[in-house]
Formats: sequence, C-alpha cells, structure tokens
Amino acid sequence: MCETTSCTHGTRHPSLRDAGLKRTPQREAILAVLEGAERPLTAEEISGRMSGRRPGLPTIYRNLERFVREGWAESLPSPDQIQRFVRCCSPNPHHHILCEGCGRTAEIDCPGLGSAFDESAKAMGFKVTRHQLTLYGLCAECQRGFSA
Amino acid sequence: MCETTSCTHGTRHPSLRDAGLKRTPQREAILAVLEGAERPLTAEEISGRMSGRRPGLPTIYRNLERFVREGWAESLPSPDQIQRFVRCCSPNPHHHILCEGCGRTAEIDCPGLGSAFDESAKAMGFKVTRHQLTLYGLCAECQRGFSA
DNA sequence: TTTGTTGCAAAGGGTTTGCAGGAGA
DNA sequence: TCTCCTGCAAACCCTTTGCAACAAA
Repeated sequence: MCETTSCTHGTRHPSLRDAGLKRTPQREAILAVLEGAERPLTAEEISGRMSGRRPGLPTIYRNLERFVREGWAESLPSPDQIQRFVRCCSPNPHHHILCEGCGRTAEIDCPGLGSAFDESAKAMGFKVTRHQLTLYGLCAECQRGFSA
Repeated sequence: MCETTSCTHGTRHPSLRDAGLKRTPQREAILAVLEGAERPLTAEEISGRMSGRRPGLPTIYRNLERFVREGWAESLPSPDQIQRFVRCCSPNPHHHILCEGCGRTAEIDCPGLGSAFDESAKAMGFKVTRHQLTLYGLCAECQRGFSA
C-alpha cells in the first residue's frame, strides 16, 4: 500500500529489484524522503531531510534520474529553474495539483483535456499527442487558514 | 496587426513607450528575433540570430525578464532546464501548443479546464486558482511529413 | 541633464562528469 | 568475482550581479 503523505492512490510501489536496480541504503533513503515529502523537493532539500550519513548530491541526482526514467518520480517545472521532484504513486497518466499556501502536492488523474482544446488545436492544424498540466490552488487546510 | 510567424491572433503589440521603457536598438532587435521565431528560443539562440553588433547575454536576459514581466513574452518550462522564450501575441490567458516535429509553437486561448478537473480537485479539498498547461503534438506540416 | 541601459567581467549556483574505491548479488 | 554504485572533486554552463561608460528623452 502506498504510504506517501500526499498520495491518495492505493498502488503498490514497484521494488528496486523489479527495475534491475541494486538495493542500496542511499537509494532507499532517497525514496523514503520523497515518500514522506508533503511537497516537491529539490535535490538539496532531499539531502537535508536525511539523517545520519547522507549521500552526496551527485548520488542523489543520479538516482533521481533513474527514478524519473522508471516513472517512480517526476520533475516538476518550476519558475526558478530548480528541479523539484515528487514521488509518483500512480503509473497512470496524471497531473499534479500544488497548494500555493503550504506547497503540498497531490496527484490528479487525467480525465482528458476536453473538446474545447482539441478543437482549438485542430483549427490550427495541430494534432495533440500529449500535454503537461499543473494545477495551482489552495488545499483544504490552507483555505481554512486564510479565511480565519 | 501581429506579424509573428506563429501568431494567429490579430492583437497589436504594445509599444516600448507604453510600458515606460526606453527604445533602444538592442531591445528592438530582441523583440524582432522573438517575433520572427518559429519556436521557443534560448537566450543564446536569440543572440545567434542577430546580425551585426549583438548585445551581450546579460542584456538579453535583462530584457527578456522585462518582457516577461510586461506579458510580452513567456518563458516555457522545458525538460533540459534551459529557459526558452516565446513572444506572446495575446494578453489574454492562453497556453502554448508545441510541435514535437519542428518545434514550432502557437498560442491557444484557454477556454477553461472543464469540470472534470474541478471535481477531482474539489474531491481532494483543493480549490484551483490557476493552471499551467502545455500541449504537445504535430503541426499540419509535420503530420504530412510523417505520413509521407 | 537626468535617468535608464548596455557592456564587460566576474561571480553564483544548480547539475553533471570522471574516476577510483567500495558494496551488492 | 563481477558488476553496479557511491564519494569526492572538479568541471560545466546557464544565469545573475556590480559597476562604470553611454545613450535615450
């Protein structure tokens, strides 16, 4: 069962073995931090959240790259040009919703974009094959906080 | 009338004056390159497309920042973490559609995301305030190319 | 003349690379 | 044992900053 804080899906995470990756303490630590994260984390932040002997940044980057390639994590675009990573719970196509109050994220299944976009695109001669969407807003908790 | 290659809108571009910016050859050159571009350009690419005495990268970055702030250009997120800029024709909320064949972009008005997303978000307690969307696909020309 | 801009050089800082030593299977 | 992984240091390179000279208004 998925235990990621912000995860609302019930998918089981694939094991390192399944992907042909060796199981190392560093890898497990990185995954653990990502799974316990309430918001997208930079490589530096991931390092900062580790206890004891922490792996170097190069190791973190190298592993994150693997995880992204395996579909276990995702790098979210952010305006400051610093990569931020989130653990993906669902292997299905999905998007992320990001709380602008506390930074928390959640996944949202992609129900398809709807015909309005398809038609605009078609009118320009474009054929849409995929899309990248990030929603921004306020989570339940922050909504309460701001109205109080 | 807007003369940007990929622009399908009829909006007139605001002048530098209107934004309280001085009119310098460097600025006009940057805007001209952006307007003639068929795809999002990095600062370096913008420099490369200039003839004669070209401004330094710092000048280009400084001006791009202004243009983005004024809503004249936009920095599109890209996987390689290098900023790519496009000239915005429409001041209205819009998204970009990007051809994966030739890199060409076009703007698509945002008709709203549709209720499916709103409902998913609401189910999680989120209130959506804004979103960032990029569509990927093939433009008319590239569709012909690939089927030929 | 006043104020905003540019140019140049240098610094900043996130990310990647090379390579030798070390740990997993 | 063999292969993959990590650590360290250094390189990379896009982007920003400082400051003096310069140009637009």
